[in-house]
Amino acid sequence: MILPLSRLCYYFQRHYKATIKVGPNDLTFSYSQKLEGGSLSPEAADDQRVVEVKRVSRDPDTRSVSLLEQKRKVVSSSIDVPHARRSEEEVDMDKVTAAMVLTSLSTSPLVRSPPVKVSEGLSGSWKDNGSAGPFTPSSNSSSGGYWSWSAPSDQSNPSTPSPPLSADSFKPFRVPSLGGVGPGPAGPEDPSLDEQDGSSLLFDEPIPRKRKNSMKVMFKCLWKNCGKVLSTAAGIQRHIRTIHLGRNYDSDCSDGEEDFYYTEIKLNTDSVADGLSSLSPASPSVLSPPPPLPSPLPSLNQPSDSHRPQQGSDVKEPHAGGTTPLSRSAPSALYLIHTDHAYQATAPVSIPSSSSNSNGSASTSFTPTNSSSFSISWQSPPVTFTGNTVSPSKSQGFGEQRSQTIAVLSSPPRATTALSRKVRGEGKKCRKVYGMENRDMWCTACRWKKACQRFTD
DNA sequence: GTTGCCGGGCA
DNA sequence: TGCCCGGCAAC
Repeated sequence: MILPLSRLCYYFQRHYKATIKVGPNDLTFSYSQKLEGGSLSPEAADDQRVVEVKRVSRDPDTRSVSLLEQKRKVVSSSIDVPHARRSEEEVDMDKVTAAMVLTSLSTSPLVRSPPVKVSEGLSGSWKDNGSAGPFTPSSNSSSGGYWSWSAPSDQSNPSTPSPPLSADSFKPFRVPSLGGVGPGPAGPEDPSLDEQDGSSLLFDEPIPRKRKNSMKVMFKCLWKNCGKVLSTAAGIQRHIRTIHLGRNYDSDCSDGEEDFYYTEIKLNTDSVADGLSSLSPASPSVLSPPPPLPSPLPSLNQPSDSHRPQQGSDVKEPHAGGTTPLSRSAPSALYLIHTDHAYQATAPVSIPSSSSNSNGSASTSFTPTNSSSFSISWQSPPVTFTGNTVSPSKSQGFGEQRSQTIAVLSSPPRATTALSRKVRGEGKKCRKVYGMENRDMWCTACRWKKACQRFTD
């Protein structure tokens, strides 16, 4: 998740009274309760002095301030974002972010801290640069107990382009833009590096958290009439960059503008078994259901990145902006119902490629993979399936049993029948047909005292 | 009692 | 994952 740095800082300030000091060759984080008026360690006192200098005097002779100015100049010259977003504190955020990285590594307030994600470029730069990165030796500013970026301040930013901005859009700008300052490594902007889950690069917490809470993070494009959802920040950034901003994919001078055009959504995959979550990036109960009619409304988009990032994010988008990637492999996710026993399902049903409800996306329609056939388990987890299902007439062999299954899925699980088990089948079963003496002729399911596989009702 | 099959244990 | 079985509920 991309947490606005302001919120992050606020959080740390609030809960940890943390002191973060960017030194010449190191970065120090301490918990010294640096409250105003309190007694401070010499180091913290020094921090405070620096901060005070920065805040009060703005003396151009102050080293930290001058460096700050210099840095800001570099940033503003290479980043083309609305000026309203640039403030002194924001420029300084890189350092603070680095401190956050350290903090998360050393303390990992995993339980309390909100999910944090530093932009890949930033974290990667820190990782690679070590102390010799953009943080030059003279960088000696601190933002200990005084950092005061608050989320409301950035939310009140009115001068934004058409895509709606969320608080999450307040993100640290990419360090590569500051490349002129330090001997930055070749590529935090490298797509391959971006492909890694940036949140796990340094911040270990999001991944365990996600797993722990069964949360899956997706990134949704906020561009008007788009709403594309991808599973990686890199993918969505690339999408925005190429589709909406009209820039080259490999243009490495990312100014971070695309950060403003996507937001992050959390998908609770709790109710879906792991097997399903591995196949589907999103639970249909969280995301918008497929539209009943082919409509390019943005909110009706489906998760389209059910494959690996390089696939989902590299999908060539033949149509820009308004067209929705409606059927891009999403149906497989939508219609995949977890089954834990193969025999519990009848013959696999291949879902017709979802071009059936989207006439404009034939080229990007779901390509049948091995996951195109799916099984439905009677024990399917509580998947609230409210979208329009595949019409039985369109799915070959969608028999009565399957319709019943869909009906069950459409409603609260087992709520309608109030039965904890499947209604007993009325047809002949292996046991009845072959008898106990021919038990070896039974279907395996019958042999295992499972729902008969051969004579389904 | 018989039958279907869910849930869980075991290798 | 495949195999098996206890036990429950419908019949």
